[in-house]
Amino acid sequence: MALFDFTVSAQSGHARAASFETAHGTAHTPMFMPVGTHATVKGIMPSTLHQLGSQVVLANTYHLSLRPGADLIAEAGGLHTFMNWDGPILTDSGGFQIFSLADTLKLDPDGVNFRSIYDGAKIRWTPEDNMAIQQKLGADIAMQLDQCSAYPSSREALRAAVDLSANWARRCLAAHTRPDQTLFGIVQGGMELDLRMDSISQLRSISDASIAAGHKGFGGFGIGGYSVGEEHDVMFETLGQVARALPENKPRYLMGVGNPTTLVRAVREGVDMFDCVLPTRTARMGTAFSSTGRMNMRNAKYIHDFGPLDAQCSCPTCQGHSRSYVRHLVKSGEMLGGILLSVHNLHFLLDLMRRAREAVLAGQYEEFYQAWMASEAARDY
RNA sequence: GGGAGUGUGCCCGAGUGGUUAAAGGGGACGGGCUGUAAACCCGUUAGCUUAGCUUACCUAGGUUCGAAUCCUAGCGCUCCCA
Repeated sequence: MALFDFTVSAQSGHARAASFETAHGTAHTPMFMPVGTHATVKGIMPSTLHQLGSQVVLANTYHLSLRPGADLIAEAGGLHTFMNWDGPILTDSGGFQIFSLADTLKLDPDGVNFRSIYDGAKIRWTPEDNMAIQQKLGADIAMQLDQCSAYPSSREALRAAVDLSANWARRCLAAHTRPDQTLFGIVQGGMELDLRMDSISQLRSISDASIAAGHKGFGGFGIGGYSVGEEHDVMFETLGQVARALPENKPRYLMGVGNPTTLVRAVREGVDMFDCVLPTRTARMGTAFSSTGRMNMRNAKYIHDFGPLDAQCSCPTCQGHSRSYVRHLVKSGEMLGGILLSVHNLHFLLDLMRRAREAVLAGQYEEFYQAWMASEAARDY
């Protein structure tokens, strides 16, 4: 297998089971990717990530470039060495920060001016600057700099974001030269199908032109701009068509989505990869995922509950730690509470995607989907 | 024995005569979290027959149109002197 080859080994309906080659191992899809913004999945040791079956881990270009700085990470030998994670890493470009930190920045056709949230420093990024930083960080997968639109946005605003993102996609691809790293383009267009299709069409022609010129094109495609505040069902009005309009021989990555039911539904629409802070953030805030739904571990009803978080769970947390104990830790503000819940929640999503993959490989994704949707958990997510 | 101080809601604590059922913390209870400015944020927290009423700032009296706030006595606690 050549580096960054994406091989679909089975399909069940639109759901796919595939393998993606990186310099740090083969990733198997469908997969959930834990988010480690500051070069750490908060509270989780790399050895635990391995134990849980994590494949790709995210890190963030915006945050790491400001602190500790891309040069320092390069000096350390790159992100893998710096954070002691020998599996694949994906760096998000900072496109999401253009959405989430909109107050601190100003976009123009050529790039973005922003102020560091850490020390107020004025920073200027062109797409080329962003690529230079991501190549220094040295993740296996880099994301193009894009503009993630808020919801709702006007058609004109979405149109502009699609065009800006496509323009930046072209520039990022042209500026990207690191051979052991691949670059993903990102689809935008909000909830408007025609804009999504136009975004895809622009990305495909950019990628095709790159390949025609003897370069490598995009290694995969991010589907951005969803899960920005819309109702869950709104995304599914367009997601399937968006996913399937992307090349079949490249991974499709639905960015920022981590709701269990949404994952199960999106895989059915042909999505391969997901990332989300939801399992780890909600864990630190006291929420546990389970086969019977979400549990707020702060609730008094768990005081005398000495059973595991989820009777069906085989994660390290559920081996010997009771709901009562976890509740106590969370209520006491003990860091172990957030750690145990993060381990558990990550396991939940990683395992969910493992089972989804097995179902696809068995040609039974629809059965898997139906079983999930009929489950007690589905009602809660 | 003498002197000084103090007593507020589950806890700590602000408040020195009138928009005070009583600031602010904490705790408790509940909710939220989707390419992480998040071990964070937001509610509720005397009772009732809830556009209102009742009971409330150690206890009992008193002053006043009006008292958590002023006065008297008692009780409790703290510190200093003997």
